[in-house]
Amino acid sequence: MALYDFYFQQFNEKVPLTKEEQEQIQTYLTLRKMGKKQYFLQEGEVCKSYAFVNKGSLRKYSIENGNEHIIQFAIEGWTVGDLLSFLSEEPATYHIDTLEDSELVLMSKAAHDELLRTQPKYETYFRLLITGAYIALQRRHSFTLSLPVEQRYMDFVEKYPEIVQRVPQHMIASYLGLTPETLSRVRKKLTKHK
Amino acid sequence: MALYDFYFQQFNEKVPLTKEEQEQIQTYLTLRKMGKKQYFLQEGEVCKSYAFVNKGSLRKYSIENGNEHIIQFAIEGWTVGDLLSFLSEEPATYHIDTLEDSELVLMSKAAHDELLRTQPKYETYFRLLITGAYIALQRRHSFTLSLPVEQRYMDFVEKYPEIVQRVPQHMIASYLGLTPETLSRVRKKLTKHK
DNA sequence: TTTTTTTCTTGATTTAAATCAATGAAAAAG
DNA sequence: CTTTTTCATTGATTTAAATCAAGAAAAAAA
Repeated sequence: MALYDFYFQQFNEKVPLTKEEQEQIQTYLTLRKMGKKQYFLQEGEVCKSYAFVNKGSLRKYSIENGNEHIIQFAIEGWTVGDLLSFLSEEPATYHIDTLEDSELVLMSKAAHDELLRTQPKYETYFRLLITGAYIALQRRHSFTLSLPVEQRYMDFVEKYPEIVQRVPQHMIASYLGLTPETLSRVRKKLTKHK
Repeated sequence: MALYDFYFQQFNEKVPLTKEEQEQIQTYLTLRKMGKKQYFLQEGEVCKSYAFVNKGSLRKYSIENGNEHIIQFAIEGWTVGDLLSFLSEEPATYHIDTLEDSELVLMSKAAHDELLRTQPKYETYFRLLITGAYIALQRRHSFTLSLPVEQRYMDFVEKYPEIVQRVPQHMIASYLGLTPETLSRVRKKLTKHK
C-alpha cells in the first residue's frame, strides 16, 4: 500500500529494510486523519501512540498559567508524541494538536514494545530517531542560553524555512521564547539591515 | 576487577547482563584518571570517546563571545561527551573539563561501533541512555521557556542537591542561563520567604 | 600562617524584553 | 460579499535581568 510509503522511505534512510521486514512492521501501523485544530493529545491523558506525520502539521506545547509555550513543531516526515508519557504510560505533560488537516502514521505502545522485542532493526531505527532528536534539542537549548534573539530567529528561518511559511508568527515567537511583539520588532530590525 | 563495578552496576539497572557478556564488554573499556581543571575535550577537537563518570565531576559548556554557557554537569554515575562529534567524528562544539579530580570509564568510537554490531544489549543500553537524556533535556528546555527563575532554581536544587553542594554558584547560574549576581539575588529572596 | 585567587554579595545604573493598549491587515466564517 | 475572528505591527510604559563597580568572605596556593 502506498499509505505508508513515506514512513518507510524515512525508515529506510536510517535502517534499510527488506520487503519482508517492511511488511512485518507495516502490520503494526495504523493511519489516522485529523482535521485542523484537533487535539492529538491533551495534558493529563496517557500518550497511547507515537505519531509520524505523513501530511499536515502539529505542535507540542505546555500551558503555564495561561501562557502557551511551544516545545516542538512537526511537519511531514517528523515524529511527535509525549515520549515520557508514551514509554511510562503516565499522564502527559504536553498538549499536541494539529495546525492543519493532517494524516498520521501511528505506532501504539504495545506495537512499539513488541517490535523492540522481535525486530532488531526497529530498535536501531528508534535509537537513531531519538539520538537525532536529542542532538538537535541540545543544539537548540544551547542556542537559547547563549545566542541573542536575532541570531536565534535567523537560525530558525534558515533551518526551517517551510515552517516559517506555514505557521503563524506568534507561534514561532512562542517556540523561541518571545512575545509576538518582540518577534515583530526583531523582524523589522533584521529586514532593515539587509 | 572492581574498577568497572560502578559502570556495570548502572548498566545492569538498565539492561541485565550475564557474567560472560559483562566480561566481553569490559574488554572495550578503558580507565582514565584526571586532575582538577583538566580538559577532557576542547571545542574543535573530535570527541574520540564517551565518558562514564566513576568518580569526580565535569561540566560541558560552550563559549559565546567570551561568555561560558554550561550545558551539562556530570557527576558519579552520569555520562558525558559531545555526542554529535562522537558519532559523526566531526569537530566538537563544546568544551568539557573536570571540576574535581576525576576517574572516567571510556568507550572509544571504534569500540562503540563494534559493540553496536555484536552485542544487542549494548544497543539497548545506549538507546535507554539517550532516551533518558532526551526526556530530561526536554523537561529542562521546557522549564527554561516557561518557568520564572525562582522556580527553575528550586527545581534544580531539588533535583540535584549534590551538585549544589559541589559546584560553585556562578556555574549553576550559568547552567540556568543567569548571571551570578541575579542568582545571588534570587537565593536571597527565596531564603527570606521561607 | 600569610598571601593570592576565586567566589559571593550588595548597590547603582542601564538595557532588553514584557506588558499594556490600540490599530490595521489578513484570513476564516457566516 | 460582509462580518467576525485571528494575526501582525507600532507606540508608550513597566519590569526583570544584565551590566558596572566595589567590597567581603571563602578557598587555594605560597
